[in-house]
Amino acid sequence: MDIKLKARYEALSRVIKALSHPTRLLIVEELSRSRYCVCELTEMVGADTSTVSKHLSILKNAGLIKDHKVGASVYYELLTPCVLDFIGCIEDVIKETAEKQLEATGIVTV
Amino acid sequence: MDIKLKARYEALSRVIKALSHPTRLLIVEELSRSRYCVCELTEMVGADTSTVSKHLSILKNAGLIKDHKVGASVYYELLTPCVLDFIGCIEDVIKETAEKQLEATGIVTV
DNA sequence: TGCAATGTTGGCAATATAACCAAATACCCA
DNA sequence: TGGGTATTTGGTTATATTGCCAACATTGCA
Repeated sequence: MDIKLKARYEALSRVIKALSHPTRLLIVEELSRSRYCVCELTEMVGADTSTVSKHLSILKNAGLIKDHKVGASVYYELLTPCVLDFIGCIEDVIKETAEKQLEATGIVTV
Repeated sequence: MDIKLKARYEALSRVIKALSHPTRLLIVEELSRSRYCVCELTEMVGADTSTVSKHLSILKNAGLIKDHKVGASVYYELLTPCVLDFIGCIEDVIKETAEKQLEATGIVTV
């Protein structure tokens, strides 16, 4: 395969990989509503602060969010609202899959 | 966190994870243009047939593609064209990130 | 029927992810 | 300045992912 194309797919997959974790999806959706600091997100996620901090750094590294300090706190905000459409698309995929599985059972006809 | 919400994020991340691999992105884009059998995709990808077959089964499992046999061959087709928009969005993210890095060097002003 | 071609599955080794704890850093205020 | 709060980073362990090879299954054809 062409080297340039390969690099493109690798770059794409790096960003998509950043989105492919339940906690990071939650963070992205929350940040689509408002800016939050790490401690607020930690509360929402319900995990160790260090864990949340690492998730945030992965999203930031992927270019999806950015941060700014306010006092001792670090606030994060979403840079790319288009990822929300993406989530909507994936949600449709899941819905269709579920419907097909229901059909397969023969219990209902959609 | 709410159990139902958690399940939703896990379902989303399962599908996104299926997309988060260079080879699988290539396959999705190719399948957006036409149906292909495993041997054709193997050629395009340039990896072992078994490797490609496993990638295809991951995409199929995620509900993104489906297959049908024609003789000894298995053809795959894309079920969800909306993932292409998604790829476009991610491409923008990458572009913006690259521009910012250029700016940071001070070499150019965008 | 026997063989060649097409795919899938199991196994193994290498690598990547993820979560927690502990330690280090940065910042604010008394 | 000293302590407390907020965050990041390093270390460790457990788990998941990936790629190839080998073995097996299916199909078509001579």
